[in-house]
Amino acid sequence: MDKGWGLTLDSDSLGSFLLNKNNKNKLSHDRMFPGIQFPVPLDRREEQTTPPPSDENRFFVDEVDFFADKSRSGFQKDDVDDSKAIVKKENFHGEAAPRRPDLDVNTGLHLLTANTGSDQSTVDDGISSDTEDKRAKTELAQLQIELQRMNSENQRLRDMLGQVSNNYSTLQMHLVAIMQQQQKHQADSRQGQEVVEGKSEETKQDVGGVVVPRQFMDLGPGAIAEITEVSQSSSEDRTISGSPRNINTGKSEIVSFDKDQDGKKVGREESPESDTQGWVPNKVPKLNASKAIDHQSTEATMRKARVSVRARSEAPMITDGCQWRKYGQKMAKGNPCPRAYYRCTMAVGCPVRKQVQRCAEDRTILITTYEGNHNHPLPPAAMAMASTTTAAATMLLSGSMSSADGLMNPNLLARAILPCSSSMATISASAPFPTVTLDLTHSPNPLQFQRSPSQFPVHFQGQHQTFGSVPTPPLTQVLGQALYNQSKFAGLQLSQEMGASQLSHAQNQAAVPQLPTLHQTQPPSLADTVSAATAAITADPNFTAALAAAISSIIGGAHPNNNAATNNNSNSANMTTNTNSNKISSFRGN
DNA sequence: CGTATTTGACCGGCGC
DNA sequence: GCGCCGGTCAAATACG
Repeated sequence: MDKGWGLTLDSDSLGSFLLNKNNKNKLSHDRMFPGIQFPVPLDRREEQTTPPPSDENRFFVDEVDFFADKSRSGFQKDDVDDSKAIVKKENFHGEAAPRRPDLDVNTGLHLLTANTGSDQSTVDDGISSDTEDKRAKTELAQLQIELQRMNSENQRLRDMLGQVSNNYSTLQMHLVAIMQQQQKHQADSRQGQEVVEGKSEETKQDVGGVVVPRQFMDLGPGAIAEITEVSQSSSEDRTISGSPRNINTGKSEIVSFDKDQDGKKVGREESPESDTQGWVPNKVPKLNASKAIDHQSTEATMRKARVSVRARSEAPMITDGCQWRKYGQKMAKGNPCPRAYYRCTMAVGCPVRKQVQRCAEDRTILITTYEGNHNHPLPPAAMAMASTTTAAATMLLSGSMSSADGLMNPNLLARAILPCSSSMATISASAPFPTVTLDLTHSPNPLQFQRSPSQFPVHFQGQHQTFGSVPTPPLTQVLGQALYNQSKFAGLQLSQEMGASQLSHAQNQAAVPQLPTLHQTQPPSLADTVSAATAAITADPNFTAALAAAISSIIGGAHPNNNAATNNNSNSANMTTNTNSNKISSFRGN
């Protein structure tokens, strides 16, 4: 619930509903979508077959039950107790229309009985009269009519959501344009900050009771092109190894989270226990586009994907909600500080490991690198980390799964993430360890940082300034989600650097459609349902494929394995795809 | 005494 | 093939 749930439907009502963490499921749902059901995508239904506890939410079953257990039914809920809903699949007669499981009661007469609240039909004494039979048929017919009506409403709602989403995108573009104009006239840092916040005011969301500005991440093909051009002369381009040079030569460069590795590839093979049964890989198939992805490749990529966070911390190790056991320590070449190796001990056999090392140049900077996928549910405090890794791994996965055009600059992601002049992110496309690194040790925008030193250093204002000319909502939202998760994670750890408002700010960054791969370990919630609705709305294969393709294009277009011949633009945004394993790394001053 | 940490040995990949 | 290096193992040690 505190993750980046929500649609980017920024109308005052709908957007607030979707983004407001304080909304109660039942109330919000009923207020916004009275009598309306959201279709739940197939890939989400698989894990939602377990009925919710029947001893709670009794008065909220229309929310919980519907989107959880009864998601397959397609009915608006007015369910009876699950314990009394006797489901008999043999009573399904093959109708295309969805059916309430608890309506399919085995009465012994091979009839489809209706149950609209009374459980009497579930108690079959074998002596049902014709009257009861007729009544049941009548109720069934009524329910079918109701079902049709609901489906019709459902479709209208989806259309409405799509329209609102489009409107939101338009507004976002407009906002970006305005901000770009104003940024040009804001040399003063204080003024610049005020401008940003002021312009975001109209989209402020009350998250967790803290009203924070909502900002956007605008990316798109046009923006990407612009990024590429603008970034050519910046100092960190040399750091971002995915430079045109690499593209031209087809040679990739590894940039680890820690430069002491000297770009040498790490040849470690993951242990067999690292099989991706955890939260990351299991989430991947939830993305429609990912369904077409080879699972072996997926797992291999996920296993290698890393998420690294650079942050200032005096503590020897940041607390991320998980339990870790130190299993080794080594002196890494080029760094006088030892590197500590930890493994997750929250579950037996959890393959997740992390490395902790201080930066050689600035020992106040703690570099934490996560690798692997948890094979167990995570506590709320660890969800942020999990989301971070998931999002990053998802991005990397997307980059490795799709075909490449080989023309995209891999540093685009870094530009997208941290488009400001300071080198918050660098990208290198290389196997075997795709890595997404977030540098939280400084502000990407010195002006903003002067304005508000406590402000969370990862901002997206830069996108508005530079890259917002042609936003592409799907790509924007996906990346925003991933970045939000990263930001949030870091924010949780660095409370001394980032206040609650900043965290909320970071959360707002995720006011975008949730990456489907982020749901795996989450219990059903309003956020799930909203996300499910989003997924349903965007169930168009072209749409989801476009998301993955867009990420792929940004992440690793320069990888030597890119195959230009397999370029597969699949959406109106002309997003491209690629096949490669990428390494995205960010650090400053290396 | 159980658990966590330390630390040297070991392994495998990679470059020369 | 050898050495370097990152990463892991596991016995020894420390700690509560």
